[in-house]
Amino acid sequence: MEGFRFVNDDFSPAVIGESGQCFRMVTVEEGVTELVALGECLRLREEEDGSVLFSCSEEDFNNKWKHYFDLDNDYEKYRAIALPDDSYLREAVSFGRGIRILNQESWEMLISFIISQRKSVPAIRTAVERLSRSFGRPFETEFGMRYAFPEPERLAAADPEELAACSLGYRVPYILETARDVCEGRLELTTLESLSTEELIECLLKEKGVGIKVASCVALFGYHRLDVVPVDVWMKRVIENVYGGELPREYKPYAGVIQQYLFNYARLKGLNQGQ
DNA sequence: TGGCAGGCCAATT
DNA sequence: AATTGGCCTGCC
Repeated sequence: MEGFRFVNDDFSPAVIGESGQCFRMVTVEEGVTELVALGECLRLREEEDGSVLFSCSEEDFNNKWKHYFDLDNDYEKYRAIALPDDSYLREAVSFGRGIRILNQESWEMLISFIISQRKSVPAIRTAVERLSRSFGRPFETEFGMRYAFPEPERLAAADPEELAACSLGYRVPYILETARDVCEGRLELTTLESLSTEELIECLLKEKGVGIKVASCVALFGYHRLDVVPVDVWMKRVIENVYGGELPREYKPYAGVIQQYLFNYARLKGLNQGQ
């Protein structure tokens, strides 16, 4: 694989792909992760020395992927927020070294997290992939045909039965309505960028199928609001069992980042099924 | 092999 | 304002 080599041992595509914030990153072989995003397909190879080889030019890396993976940010400063006596978080940030909060597209996040309700991560991946295959723009890559995430116009005009065939179940009307709201200007995703976090979440909550958990995920992963903490069953367990009902105030400004480390650790290691 | 999954809605108190 | 049943269906 040819491309641009990025030297930074605090960036791991494999860890990010399993961290539950994106659904189109897959490991294709040992140490190689593939991603479909921004209408393109990208592969990343993690080298022994901690560097990552991007299957793109240096120019493309600097123009978009660097920002997409939040590589301008120093995550050491987020990990340093961990309080000295918070051994659980210290363990979690060490375990999750290489995590980044990606700058993903708000539209894709909104639809993906509407789909996510009452689904496991593998099931979400399946559904998003089917949706992209059915309604997304196909494009040729050196690895074969890939499918961009569908545009709002395409989903707004979709046949409900064809949507249902993507394992969307009772979420079909939610997706259709949201797509139509975006197409017909009732929901302006770009305009929302200028709103405060509180107003942003308030607007997202107006959509059917969007509750506080989904709205929080969209704010954090689609609008990069790093202070937002999506509380799902895993975070609920952590907040209850480890923090006695509330995260320390000190974590507030970057609680979303802290959350990502805690969530990742709890789900993949710490509190996994009854051990 | 049935339960359960990274919730939300609507009806009911 | 808070509680509860029902919902589609893939995955372990």
